[in-house]
Amino acid sequence: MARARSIVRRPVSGNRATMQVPNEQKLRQITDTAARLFATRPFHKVRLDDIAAAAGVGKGTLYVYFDSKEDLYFSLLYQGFASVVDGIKARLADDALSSAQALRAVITELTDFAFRNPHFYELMRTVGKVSGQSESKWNAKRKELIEVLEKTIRRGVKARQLADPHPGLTALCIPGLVRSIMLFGPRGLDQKTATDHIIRLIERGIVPREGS
Amino acid sequence: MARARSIVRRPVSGNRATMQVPNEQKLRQITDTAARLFATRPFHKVRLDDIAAAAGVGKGTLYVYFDSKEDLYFSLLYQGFASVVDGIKARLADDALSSAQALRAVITELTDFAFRNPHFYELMRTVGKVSGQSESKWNAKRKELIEVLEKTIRRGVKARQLADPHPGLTALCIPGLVRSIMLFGPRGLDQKTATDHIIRLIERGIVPREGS
Amino acid sequence: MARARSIVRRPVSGNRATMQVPNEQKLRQITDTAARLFATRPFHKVRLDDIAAAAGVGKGTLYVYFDSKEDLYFSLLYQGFASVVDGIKARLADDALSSAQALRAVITELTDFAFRNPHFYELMRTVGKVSGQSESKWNAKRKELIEVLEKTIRRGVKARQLADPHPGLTALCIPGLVRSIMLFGPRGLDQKTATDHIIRLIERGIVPREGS
Amino acid sequence: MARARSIVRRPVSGNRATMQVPNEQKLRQITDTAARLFATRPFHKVRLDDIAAAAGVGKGTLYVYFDSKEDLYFSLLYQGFASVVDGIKARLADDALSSAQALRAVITELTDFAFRNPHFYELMRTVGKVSGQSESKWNAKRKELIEVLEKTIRRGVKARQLADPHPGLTALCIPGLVRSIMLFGPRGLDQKTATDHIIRLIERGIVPREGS
DNA sequence: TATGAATGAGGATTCATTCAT
DNA sequence: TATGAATGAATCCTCATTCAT
Repeated sequence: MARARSIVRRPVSGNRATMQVPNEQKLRQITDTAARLFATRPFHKVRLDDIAAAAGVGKGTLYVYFDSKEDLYFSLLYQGFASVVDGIKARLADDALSSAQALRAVITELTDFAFRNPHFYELMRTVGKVSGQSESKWNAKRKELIEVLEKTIRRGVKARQLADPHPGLTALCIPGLVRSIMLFGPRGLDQKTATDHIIRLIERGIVPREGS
Repeated sequence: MARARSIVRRPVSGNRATMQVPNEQKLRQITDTAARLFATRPFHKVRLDDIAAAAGVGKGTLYVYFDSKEDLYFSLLYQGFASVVDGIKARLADDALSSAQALRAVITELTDFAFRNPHFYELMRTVGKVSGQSESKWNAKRKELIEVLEKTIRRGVKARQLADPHPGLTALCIPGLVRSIMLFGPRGLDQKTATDHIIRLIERGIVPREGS
Repeated sequence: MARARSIVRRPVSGNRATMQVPNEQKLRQITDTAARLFATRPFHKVRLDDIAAAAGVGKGTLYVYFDSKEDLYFSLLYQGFASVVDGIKARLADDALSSAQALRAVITELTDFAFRNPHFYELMRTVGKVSGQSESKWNAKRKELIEVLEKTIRRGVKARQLADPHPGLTALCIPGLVRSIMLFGPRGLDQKTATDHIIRLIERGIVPREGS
Repeated sequence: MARARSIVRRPVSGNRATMQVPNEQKLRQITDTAARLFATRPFHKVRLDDIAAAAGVGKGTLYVYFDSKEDLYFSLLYQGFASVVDGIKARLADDALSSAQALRAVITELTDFAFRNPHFYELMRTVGKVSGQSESKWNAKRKELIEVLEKTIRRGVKARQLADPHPGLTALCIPGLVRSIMLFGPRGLDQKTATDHIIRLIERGIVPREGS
């Protein structure tokens, strides 16, 4: 059975249409098209025929790159999600940041990704609901994210830079805030406003400080 | 997980084409079962056969109470959601509450509902992804919730009891926080802890106040 | 999952089209049609659409009675084969028969069945080649047949009525003779000729006896 | 089971459109592998991908040597079968043999081939069931075999060396006996025992002769 | 000649929906 | 009203075949 191969294969060296590359471009076409369609309609309303047609490839070609409809779907999601989480972990590995700075960095990273991948949160809405097999991979990755957030908050609490009786709960709230804003925020909301608002909310809440 | 107590209240008027429901208990069996199954598996993996069998009724019987699979699904969601929103609006109609008290009341109402209907947020994950037709009803109801929240925050800001540069964004963040905690919170999380944490987060954030 | 139910269900009591009988007649239509088509074309050239259409039922109906195409196919074969074997075993249970008479009875039973089910041997040609799961059931039944034949021959040998150095080999040759004649015999070959020839072959071979 | 030694001889003339075979070893790899796979699984369960992979050649290469899957399949069968039949005819052309000796020779030839090509009868099980086009070639060849057998028996009957009221039926029974023994005979059955038993059965049957 | 990525017609299977009882 | 046998449109997936390299 063909495995869904990682999107980035053979760091192709420049020449596009010269020799036979087991076709990174075609995979891209499929991935992008699929992401668009799955974000528009629910899983069961997206036909592989549509994806193939819209991607300009044959129906069977989808099965060259993915094992099944679900595999395709989850590859889309996991791929994107894993890349943010890994990026965030890499960023936080740098201990030079204060915990507050680190949180800002995470939130920025998340909104940045969200704005660069407008369909992503729409896709995410159904995760965990299609295939039990891939779900664990997902949960593991989400757990990674939450854990790194929690660790950061705990670090801040220990250093008296943050005050939080339940860092674990707060940690899992942060992605939720990003999600809310991305899914339901007003059309045309700009990235900076969104990011700043989330940071402000997390940091200060909405009850006015005495001195301000 | 606690059992899903009924999300739906009664097929009051209007919804089922103003027909009186033939057998209220049978309807209950169906809706309860369906809520459980839809919360467990994604829409397209729940067969009407399964629902009918698990509910102990004939397949055809489902069509006595609902027009279609989608109708059943959305009835579950919408009725539950509408009931909370309407409850909240009723509560906030009482202007005696300060805006902060009002927000606490809303959050309490939301978590209360969430704890009473543990499957609800799982069901919600796919809303808007199944049928475009019913989506507008949904969005309208959510908009009602957001608006009442926003109005409350604005009232607080105007009265200098709250400080929020974007009440609209904050408003839509609140249900997101509830959702995050409900979907991803630790098993066994109790209602009071969840509610208090969300209220605290919204009110104060996690940066320590000088005086405290 | 629906199980292929035994052909004879509910010994229906007479009235044909009166009340709802989970439909023995429909099953018959399907079975007969399928037998005809599978005998005409190889397995992979018979489409379920064809069977359904020819049987005058809906495509989905096939799946009410059978789990899969293979299940349908093997049900046809096994059903027929098991009935002959069981018939033969019942017949041989009567020990009154001499072993030679018993062999004649078996051969008669086999050719009788073959003439009554002209498609059967065509169907049988591919048995054991389609589904490994059902194969054991098949082999078991064939083994029953061979064993009862072998036992009969051994009985005759012991009683000096038969002479056979390898009753086991002879036993498995007998169904082979029937098959050859049925599959490749001249068109219009009558049952008596076929039966008699096989009996004669088994009993006397083709080298003339001294006295005859 | 012994390994299938090659059923095919060489793609002599005529068959492959009189083109000379590009690479004889590659052809061998393909035919041997294909024979093994087709003997193991039914036609529709053997994929050309499997054959190509198992044979260690590219999928496209199969089409260098064969026109289609069916062509490959029937080439395997037909070539093997034709070679036995032609061998038998050549052998019987020598009229020096008595008809009984001739029959023994035929049976020996058939079992000899069967033992050298253990997969052959498995393959044969589905002949005539895959493609109507090639079937006539097959039937023609089988008819040749039967005819030569029948002619031999008739010769023996005429010479009073044999007694057979239906030489045509007996003729077609002989390959059936070989088949039965080869397909269903006990594991480890040796060639001599098999051959002798078939000869004995055909010649004498199992009713004891008076004098013996 | 040899290859294997790409193809898409073909077919098995599912399951929401209907309707006779 | 309640049922579940029957239906067939819808769709995923397979795999023989092609063809550019």
